[in-house]
Amino acid sequence: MITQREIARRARTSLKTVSRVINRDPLVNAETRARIEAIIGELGYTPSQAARMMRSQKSNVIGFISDRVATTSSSIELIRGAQDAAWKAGKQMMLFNVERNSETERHAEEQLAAFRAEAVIYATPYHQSVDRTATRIPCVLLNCFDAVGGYHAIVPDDYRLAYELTSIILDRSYRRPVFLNLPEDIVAAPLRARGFVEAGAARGLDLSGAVHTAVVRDSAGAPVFIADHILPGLMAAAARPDLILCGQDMLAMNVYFALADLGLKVGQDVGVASFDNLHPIAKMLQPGLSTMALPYYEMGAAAMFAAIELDTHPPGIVRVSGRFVERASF
Amino acid sequence: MITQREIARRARTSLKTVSRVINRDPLVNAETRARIEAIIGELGYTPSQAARMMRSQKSNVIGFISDRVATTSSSIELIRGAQDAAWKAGKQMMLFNVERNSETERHAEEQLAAFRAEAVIYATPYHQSVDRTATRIPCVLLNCFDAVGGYHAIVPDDYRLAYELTSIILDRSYRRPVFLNLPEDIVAAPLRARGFVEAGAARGLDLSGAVHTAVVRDSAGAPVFIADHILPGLMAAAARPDLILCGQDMLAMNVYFALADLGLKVGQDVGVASFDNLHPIAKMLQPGLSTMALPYYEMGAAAMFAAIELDTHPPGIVRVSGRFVERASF
DNA sequence: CTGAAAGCGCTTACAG
DNA sequence: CTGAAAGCGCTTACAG
Repeated sequence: MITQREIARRARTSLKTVSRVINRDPLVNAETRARIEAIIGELGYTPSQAARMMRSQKSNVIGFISDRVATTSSSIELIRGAQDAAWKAGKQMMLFNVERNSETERHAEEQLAAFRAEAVIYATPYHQSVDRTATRIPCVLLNCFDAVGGYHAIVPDDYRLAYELTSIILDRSYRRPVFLNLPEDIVAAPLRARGFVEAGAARGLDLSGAVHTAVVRDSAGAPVFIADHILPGLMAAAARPDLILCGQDMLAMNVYFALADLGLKVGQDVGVASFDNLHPIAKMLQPGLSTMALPYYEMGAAAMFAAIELDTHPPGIVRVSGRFVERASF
Repeated sequence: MITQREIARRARTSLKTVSRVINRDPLVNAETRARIEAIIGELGYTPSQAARMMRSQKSNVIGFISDRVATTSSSIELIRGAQDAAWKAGKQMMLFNVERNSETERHAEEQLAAFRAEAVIYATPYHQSVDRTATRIPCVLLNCFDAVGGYHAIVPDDYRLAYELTSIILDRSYRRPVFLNLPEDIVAAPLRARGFVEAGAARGLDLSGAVHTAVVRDSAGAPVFIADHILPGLMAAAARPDLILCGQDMLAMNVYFALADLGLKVGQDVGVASFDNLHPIAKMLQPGLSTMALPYYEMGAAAMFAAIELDTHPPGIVRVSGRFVERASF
């Protein structure tokens, strides 16, 4: 393995001067610099990160612990955003996909401690509360928050997401929307219900009776979509809903099939709106699903920047808003 | 920061003995060991990975360069499989999501060189040919292969996947299947077409006229599904197809909508089969899509094991078979 | 079973 | 503008 000492020998100069060239110290004679750079290029030399870390007492490593994030395509964007931000900042991101409170999580924390990571981003696949107590490494929470507080956290502003989406819906003259919501123990569910109802109230509409839970759990805790059970009754009413707002795009897909079974055409007989912009479902549905996208990429990037500048900012929760993606479902 | 020297001082022993305890060297007095372990636990000490790498001249790092793999949910499994295998082998996997031949790829290679990675896995989001020449680090190709050869490569056995799926279809008495295939420049397409036709021939059926390309590209190169253009003609024929085999699950979704437009019920009027088992689409379609799953998790794990034992095995292409996931679409 | 010495490949701190 | 010395925190190689 080539070292700076070897390069110095070949360039007939000292180890230290080679180090200066590599670290872009301007105080090097131009000719000497050129000679050294030529040799480095020729030999394909790259300085040892391990030696640098050790001597400089700086790892430049930021950890990213993802609680099963890497299994849904939208939350992958959290990782991409963080990775790109790390690159721009000259940091090395180390990713660990774990299951919460399992051995995998302990392993990740240990590896990050061994690498002397400067900070850690802890991400969850959907907005939820977590309980982080026993970590040695400073932490930024992403898509989750700690009930006790005291952490930096970046989460979607679910209330606002629902308020804005409902406003768009009502501005298009829909007057009898129903909201097929996620289970109430999901953090987003009550926040969105409130946004939905308050956006209605702001336009003189009472939507408080128009919120239904359309996702339940099976015995294993896996989500089961029951739009096909709920919609027949709802759509048979005298004042039939003119739009179905869905708690997530997967539920919207379930709604598409349920409406087809009822002989109703999405976008014509009844509007459908949703949250997520889940790739590739939102686009592949026919008609394409108009939905509120969460800016996962930007959230990941924001978390990385927060992690890098952790000590210079006071902790707090940042709520990010979304972007309406218009297709053809309402 | 705590060091082994500090622990040795507190335990009234030498640095070397502490090192022995940490590295599970059995030649340590039990009492001394207990004393040292107690102090380590108390202080929450973790040995510096940087120092270990440097002194032992062994990084224990395996790189994973993914060419946009981290954007489709099925190929995420490649990453999970590799990560878990690395963990089991006591290796540290370093992941880089890149775009091929871009600056991001060069950055990844440089970082991995700086960390003195022992090997690299290069993964693509679907089976394809790549051109890898200028790398210093030994490499395993995952879901791709090098036309020139000389690399370890792990790829799906597309011919066999199609042969087996077609055999299942024909064994269920379908007699007029059509294959809506991917574009011909996709590596999998001709292999699967051959598997389809040969499985038919093995049962005395000539399927050579039953293969159609149902995915084209727009001006930007993005895939466009055209089942809705192809199916009306096909389904109007006197000898109407009794099953549509789709080149991928997203195309199958397109087919579901096209068949609905024609007033045909999937699973009753006509069967649908596919390749991928794409999460969550295959499961969310109604009826659920019966499809040939690619074992991405296992492929990722196999690539990691190959990367770890790179020099002890001769290079070659490993073709992996799939697993039929039965739902209700045929 | 234990330990003193050397050294991995760099950067730091200092002296010219 | 340049360089000699020290040392980051470990493991290796060796000697008891």
